[in-house]
Parts: sequence; C-alpha cells; structure tokens
Amino acid sequence: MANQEELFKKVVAHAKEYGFIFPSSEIYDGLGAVYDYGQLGVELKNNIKQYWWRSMVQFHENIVGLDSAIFMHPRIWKASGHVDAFNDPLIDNRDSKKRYRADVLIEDHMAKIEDKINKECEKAHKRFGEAFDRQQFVTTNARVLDYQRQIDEIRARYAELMNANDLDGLKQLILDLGIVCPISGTRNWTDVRQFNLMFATKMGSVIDDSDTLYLRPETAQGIFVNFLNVQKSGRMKIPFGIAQIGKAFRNEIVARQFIFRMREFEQMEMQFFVRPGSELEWFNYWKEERLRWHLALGIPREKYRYHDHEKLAHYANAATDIEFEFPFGFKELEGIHSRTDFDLKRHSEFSGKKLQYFDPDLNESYTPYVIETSIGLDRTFLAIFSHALMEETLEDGSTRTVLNLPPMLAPYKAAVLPLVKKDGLPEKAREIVDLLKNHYMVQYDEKDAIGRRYRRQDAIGTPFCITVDNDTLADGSVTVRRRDTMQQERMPIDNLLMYIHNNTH
RNA sequence: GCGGAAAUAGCUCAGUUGGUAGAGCACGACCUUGCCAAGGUCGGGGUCGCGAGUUCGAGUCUCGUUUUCCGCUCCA
Repeated sequence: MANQEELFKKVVAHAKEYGFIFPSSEIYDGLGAVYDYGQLGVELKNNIKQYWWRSMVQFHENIVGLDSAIFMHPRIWKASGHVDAFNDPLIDNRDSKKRYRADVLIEDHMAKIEDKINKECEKAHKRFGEAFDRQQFVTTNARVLDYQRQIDEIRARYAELMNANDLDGLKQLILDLGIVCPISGTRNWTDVRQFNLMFATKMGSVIDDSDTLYLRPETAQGIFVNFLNVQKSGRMKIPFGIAQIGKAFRNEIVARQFIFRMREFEQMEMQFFVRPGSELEWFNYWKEERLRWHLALGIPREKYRYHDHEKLAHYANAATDIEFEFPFGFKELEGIHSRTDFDLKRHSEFSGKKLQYFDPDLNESYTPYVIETSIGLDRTFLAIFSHALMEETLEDGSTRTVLNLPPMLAPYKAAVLPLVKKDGLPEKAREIVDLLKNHYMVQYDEKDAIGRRYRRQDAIGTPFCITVDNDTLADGSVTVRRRDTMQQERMPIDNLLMYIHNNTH
C-alpha cells in the first residue's frame, strides 16, 4: 500500500512536471479541487473524448450527439429532484464527528416532547380507565399544555428561521434546546452550514430569487429535455441514444484525490431510449459493451470490476458501476443505470409537454425507458495516465520512466530528431515534421544527446521517434525507434505516414 | 467538516543553539559530441505558501490562515 501511495504521488508530480495537469490558479495559492489541463493534458484528454465519441456515435447508427448548454431553466432541477434532495442545513458534532441534518435534530427533539405528552396520557388513562377522554385531557392538563406550548414555540421559531435561512439562529436554537449528540452525548456543535451540491448564479440584471440559475450537476438533463427535438428532427426510432460530452459542477463537501473528485469536471454520457419492458435487456447489453470499451485500451481485465448497486437511487431500477483499481483502490469510473421513465415523466409533468414516442410497430404511444451510461472523463484520464506511468528497469540495471499510453491516445504520435545539430540534418528533420504535421501531432527536438531526447519522449508517451542521420540525406531513409521496445527500424520517409497510421489506430 | 502531517528555485532536497539563502538535476546561450538520461564555459531563476507576533535580527520560535497529502465523514 505504501508503494501505491508513492506511485500516486509520482503520478501527480509527473502530471505537473510534464505539463499534463496543473492546480488551478496556482500563483494565487490554488483553488480547492480545481485543476487545469496543460499542453499535453489537453491533447490526451481530447484523444480520450474522440475515442469515446467515435465508439458511441460514429460506430452506432442509432446514437447521435448533442451539446446542450450548461445553463438550463431552473425548473429542470426541480423536476430532476436535485433542488429538494440536496438543500439541507447540516451540523457536525465535534466529539463524535457525526454529521446531522439540523432540521432533523430539531424534529427529533420535538418528537421527544411529544412522547412525554403520550406518557402523561397513558398514566392518566391507567388512572381513569374507561372514563379517560384524551381530547379533554390534553386541553386541560397543565403539564401537557406546557409541553404543547413548548412544541408550538419551537415549531414557530424553527419555521421562522428556516424561512429567513438563518443558519446561526438554527444553531442557537439547537443550543437553547440543549440538544445533545445521540452518540457522544455532548453539545459540542459546529456551526450550521447549508450544503447545496449545485453552484448557483444569477441571470439577468434584476437580482431576485426567480433569476437564480444552477450550473448543471450532471449533463443528463440536457439530453432529456431535448428528447423530442432530437427524436423528431433526426427521425430517430426506438431504440436510440443521445450522447453528450460536457462540463458539470458539484459543490462537493470533500473533494480530494487529485482529479478523481473535482468541483468542475467533465462527463461523457449517453442516454439510450428503449421500449418499456426491454430495459433490463439493454441494461445488460450496455454493461458489457461499456466494459469492452475500457478493455480495448489494453488495460488488464483485473484492473476493472463491476459493482452492482443494492441501494438504488430514486429514479433507477437497476444500476452498476464499472470500478477501476486506482492507486488509492477500486473506485467508480463509470455508472450504468436503468433510469426507468422517471426523467421523461417528471419533465412531462413539470413542463406540461407530452414527452412520448409513437411506436409504429406497436401502434401505440409510450414514455420510453432510459439506460444511461455515464463516465467521468477526468477519472478516465487518471485511470489511463496512472496505469501508463511506469519505471522500467533495463538490462544494464538503469531505469527509465515511460508513459506507456495506448498510441492512439498519446499527445504526440511522433518526435522528429536530427542526430546532430549540423550538416543539414535539422533542415531535413524540419521537412519531415512538415510532412507529418498535416496528419499528426509531432514534435521536433534537437537539444541534447539523442539518448536523452528518446527518454524525454518516453516520459510523455510518444510512441515513435524518427531519427534523421547522414544516411537520410543520401538515401531518404530514417530510423524509427519504438517507445515500448526501444527497437529501431530503418524505413523510407515515404513510408512514415502509413507506418504511423497502422500503429496508432 | 474533524484529526494528523507537510509547504525553501521548474523538480528532488539541504539549511547547525535564531545571524547576509545553497546543491544536484532541469532551463537559456555558446562550444564540443553523437543511437538510449550525467561533456565544457557562461548565465537566468527564490522577499523560504501567506499574514501577524516575539526579537537588535526569523527559512528557523509562537499564533492565525491557505493549499496539498493521510485517516474519518460525505458522495442523488
């Protein structure tokens, strides 16, 4: 495990040192859990996107793309359940380190007083037997009336505080009521804090509540609200899918582990619309299909595992994660969820628009069921990058650092290196760069000894180094040195394009 | 959010009881050389994360703060 931690530190350091990933706003002390992709990172990330897009949209005739806006109508997040499910005032007990919903603590406290009233009633019932009239008792007994008055007071004060969104007042109420932590039994509370997973901003010049917009916490809703647009304009027939790559934002309470959990991140999602009743069949299809996609990157099967959800979200009737063994353990990389007709039905309800599909085969209309595949782009980046980074011990006992990326994902496909910086070799190398750069990202490097330049390319994952020497000037041939084997092969310049093509697809 | 640890050059680190900030690598220029990371010469780069305090004097001591890492917690 210590080795794993060391490896993870190396991953972070390597990513920064070679320009893959930088902490955001670093010269201003950074911004928590936000990162920037550097000059090599953006290439790798774009290549991952392209690989996903091709495998989903280009290779499936019944899947089309979409790029919906980050800003969406605020009611969308009401319909999706995001507004209500994640807007709770929370408070921590410092001794037990447990977190509670402040409103639940207060409700529980009131319930305890309610219990006292019930106990008084029971006692009176025993005393008076059949003659006991609860209604009369609770409206006349002094002790019960006092309890009731307490409850009413708390409720009134609580409602007022919640309306005013007065978090300090809520804490004071908890202190005044003498509420203790059920575990530690102490009153050592932190301040009450409002946790809303969604970032809010304002649209328009008039600042009031109706103008509050949220930065989307997932890209899926943009697909659901465009369901009819795409289906009708694209004449799509069920089953069909809509794919989207885009940024999403979550105000995580704890965001850590490098780019694994960020506040601003990128998702690659596909919502697949199917006939009701066939959803579990399609769920299983995508479950297998998506794992195949990961395995095609050449990462061993044992680095992946499925994690089936037992506790399902409110919208799902089946769910599984594809987990990857990161340096810090198996963690979710992609989710495949059977979302039923929850989303389309809710949007239908909230928008008043009928979101249905007329199925010509069945001659009837229905709300389609949805299978979602949702993969974190940054997590995929981290999985590929951390698995690719290795320190290899060579035969002579020395080590080399290699970024063993799948060639199709490598930022640079080739580096062109003049063996020496004279005799016209740099000029010849430039010609080769010009030839290749129309088709591939290539790098030119003439600084330092040739072996050093090979190792530099190894460290950023460039699969091929093309070396120009004096023979090149004579016969138009170059040596191609492969990253993985360090073997060299001599070939005519004319063959380079085809050679790179054949080895990077 | 709680607890623990760390922060000095791009990177890895040194810096003595508090007394003028260093090394290696990397980077730039020039010379030399050439097929698997270490040639030579010269050079650029740090108000020691930030802010206070103690002191004649703080990289070093104290407090606060920010960021990162580890553990807990949270994650529709």
